[in-house]
Amino acid sequence: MTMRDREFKSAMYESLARVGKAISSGRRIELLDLLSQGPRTVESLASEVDQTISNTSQHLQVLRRVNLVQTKRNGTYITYALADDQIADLIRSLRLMGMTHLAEMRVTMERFLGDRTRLDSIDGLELLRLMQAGSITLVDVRPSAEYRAGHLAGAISAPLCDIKARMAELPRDQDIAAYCRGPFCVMAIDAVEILVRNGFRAFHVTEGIADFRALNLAIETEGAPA
Amino acid sequence: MTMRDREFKSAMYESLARVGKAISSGRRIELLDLLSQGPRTVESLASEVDQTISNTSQHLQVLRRVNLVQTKRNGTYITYALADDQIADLIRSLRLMGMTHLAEMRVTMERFLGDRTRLDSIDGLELLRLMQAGSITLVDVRPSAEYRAGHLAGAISAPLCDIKARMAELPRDQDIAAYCRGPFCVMAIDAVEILVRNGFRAFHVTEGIADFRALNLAIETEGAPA
DNA sequence: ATCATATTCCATTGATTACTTGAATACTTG
DNA sequence: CAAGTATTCAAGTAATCAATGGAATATGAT
Repeated sequence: MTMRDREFKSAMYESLARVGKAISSGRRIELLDLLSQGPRTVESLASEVDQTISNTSQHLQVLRRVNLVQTKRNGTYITYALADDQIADLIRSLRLMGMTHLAEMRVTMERFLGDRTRLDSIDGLELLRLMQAGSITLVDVRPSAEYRAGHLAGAISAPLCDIKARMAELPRDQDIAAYCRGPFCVMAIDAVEILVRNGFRAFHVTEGIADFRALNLAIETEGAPA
Repeated sequence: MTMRDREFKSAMYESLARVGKAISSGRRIELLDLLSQGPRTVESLASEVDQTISNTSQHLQVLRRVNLVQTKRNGTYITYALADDQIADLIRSLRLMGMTHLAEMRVTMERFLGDRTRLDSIDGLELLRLMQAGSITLVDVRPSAEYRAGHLAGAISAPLCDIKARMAELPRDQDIAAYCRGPFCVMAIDAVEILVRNGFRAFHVTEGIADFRALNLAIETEGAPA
């Protein structure tokens, strides 16, 4: 191999590594995961990931430098969004890979969720099957902004924070499937516990919007396009 | 969100970041790309990527720690291989993402390959179409070990290093499609230049085995299974 | 056993990274 | 134009990482 070939290859792989570096930080992956729920401002991202605004801003800029995210000014706020749906897919395959290959992730889930995961739960594929069979109520327990940015067709918005107020709208004679951001989000689990305590027939979906998209489930958006 | 939830999320995303870290080095991505051609020993990987054995070994161990690669002892050699085909897919989507989103990669290709890429070339999909239309000769110009580890069904092995000796076996009345490791590998381009100079009708395929696998083209292996 | 070979481990170097704090910028709104 | 707010920039610190060269392991052959 010539010197020139080596230089070429090194340059190309080094470029790819820049994308790898962008997803080599837990914080940044969490940010991307949040952004796969919909666009958000720096401030709201920072408080969601429990970091300073300054630090969050710097992570976002790392992501922007490799075009994983885009910015748009909205009044005095700057809104970050994923560059395209392909990015959500990349994070999803990274997550699937981790779940299959990293035992430590299963250990962590067991340690923190333990028997809570053994409550009734289904994944996206099972959900699809149940939806086709009919007679199931879909409940989206994420904050309403994320519901508006994109939710399963037919799902009712009942954010966890005021789910008690929304219970009147939910059927007591039908199975309820609650979903949230994805497998690292406990909102659906929390919601199901509350619902079950109040006499509903409910279980949670272990996957989230990014997975539903990948499975080609119908997604609806409300209000202004992202 | 409770303290406990934050701890759980941080732990999960930090685990994912370990996989991200593994693919955050150009050298390691190059190693994974090489391994997607087939299993190899540390020594042969080191000389292929122009690094010391020691350094290569350490990179490989980083990859092994997150189960992206597996080792097997073969006599006095230790052979590294991808953990599964899913890994090759991950590298492939990383590469596709980079090619779509990073302008610098296109610039680098232009700078190093320039008008050589403007020679006749086709991608995997076009190859599929041509193969179905028939009357095309497939030539695999990678080293024979890689051919043996897996090659397109029907392809003739003609390693670049002794392609002149193999020319007698190639047809002069048919189009020849030469492929190598993938888009960062110039062997197919080199081979086509030599072939054309010698009066063959030849063009190169811009993708490699990992892409052919992803496109569900038929792959054959020879000799002992990997 | 002893030697040779392939690989890994270890200590050190210089370079990069995450996070914090405080100041600077870039907008919008009055 | 001035004031206010959201975001970014800059500098400093502690931690991590890539690469090197040499010592240590492990296996196979003599």
